[in-house]
Amino acid sequence: MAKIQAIKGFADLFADESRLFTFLEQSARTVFFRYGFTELRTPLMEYTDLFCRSIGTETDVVQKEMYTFNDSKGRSMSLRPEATAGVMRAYVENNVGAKESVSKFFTAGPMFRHERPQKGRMRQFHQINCECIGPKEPEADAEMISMLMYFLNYIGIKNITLQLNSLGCPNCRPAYREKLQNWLKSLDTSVLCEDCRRRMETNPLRVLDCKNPSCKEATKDAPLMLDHTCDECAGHFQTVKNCLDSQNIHYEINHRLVRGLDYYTRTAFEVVSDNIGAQGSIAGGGRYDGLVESIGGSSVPGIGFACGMERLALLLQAPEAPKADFYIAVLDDACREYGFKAAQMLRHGELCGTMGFESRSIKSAMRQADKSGAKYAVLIGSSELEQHNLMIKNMENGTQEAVPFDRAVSFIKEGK
RNA sequence: GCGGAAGUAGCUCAGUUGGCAGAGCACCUGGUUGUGGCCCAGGUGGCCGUGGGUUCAAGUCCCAUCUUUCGCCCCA
Repeated sequence: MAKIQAIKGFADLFADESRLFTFLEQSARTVFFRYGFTELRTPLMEYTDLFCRSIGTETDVVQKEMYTFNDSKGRSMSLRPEATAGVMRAYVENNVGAKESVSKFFTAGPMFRHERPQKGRMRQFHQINCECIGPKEPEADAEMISMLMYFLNYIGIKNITLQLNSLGCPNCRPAYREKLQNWLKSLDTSVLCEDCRRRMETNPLRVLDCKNPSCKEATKDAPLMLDHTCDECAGHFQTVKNCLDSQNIHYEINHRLVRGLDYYTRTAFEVVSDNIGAQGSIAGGGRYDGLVESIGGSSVPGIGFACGMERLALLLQAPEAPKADFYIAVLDDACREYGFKAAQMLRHGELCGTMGFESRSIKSAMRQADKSGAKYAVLIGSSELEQHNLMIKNMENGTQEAVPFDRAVSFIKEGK
């Protein structure tokens, strides 16, 4: 029989990784609760149209990377490639905006994109996601960015850079876009890569984001969004910077930071690490003032970010595994049932541990107990069975004692 | 979607010019009465990714394919 394998880009997370992911989620809860966020779990699957309307049909995510298929009634559905769209759908559908003027949600879970897997990029990957829906004020942007940096510091991420840019708004971006496009057309376009020659027409801002050295060089004197923002956008951006400065949060202005999803407006930010390989971006987000409207809600501004858990995991070590309190070893088959009862008794006494089901020689049993890492070995042979005792051995100092069955819990807990 | 690299024991990897399938670690069993780690001895464990081809003979050469991995693109 051929072995069944996991789907490419879909990973199993065993103890160490699983513990690390749990730590990340718990830390997120702790930090985000301090900022007034509540947890929202949205479905893994949505109608495809939701993603088309929120993320944008011109993006790579929607065009080439979604897991899309029809249900039995022929409706197109997709596994979520990111979290924001689903959160916004839930917000609009449940009319949350009518109940509160500011909503703060965080969510953590798997996302799906059909890309070529590589370091820090899986097809099923996991994000921690925060959305603050309602406020248009720049302090909300600053709070969101500050919270992200707080969180990253809280979990122990170091050597990262916060990059900041403003993408303008519907009042000023179209004019800038046109100016940039004309400027690009005036270049000798043969120095641009094939993709950029196409992007020039479809999405000129993306040309600035190209990593091709020749494109970077060619566009180094390109007109900048920040020089073409309207007064409102400029003031907004200035306040965001002031707030970050007041918190000693260091940032770099990155004029090439454009973001890949169409819904972003004004503030855009990204946190980059340079020691996890090519996929260096560990978190990114921005303001999305037109998003709620684009999926059929009222005109409500918002800002959010997503943080890639696999990429955080590359930068962190798993927390140490907790030590078991006991390991029960039985020395012959007649003792197995008594061993089972002992294990249950200890667990009901709030102790953690396992029983080696197979009876073994004393030497082998001790090797198993040692390997388990438990603090105490509990040995059960014929004499323990007869006298209704448990032989309990402290694995650290080697001392041991025959303890009456009923006193084993307190013996282990109090060491006597 | 496009490139590069790699698939041999549970893990990390050797394997020469084509000539008996290997090491270290791990695992198991012992080292004299019911006691772990260190040490010693022995042992289990392999369709050499898969399918074709060349050859007296293929882990080794050729073709295909799958998988993993690092990049590109894109993104978190």
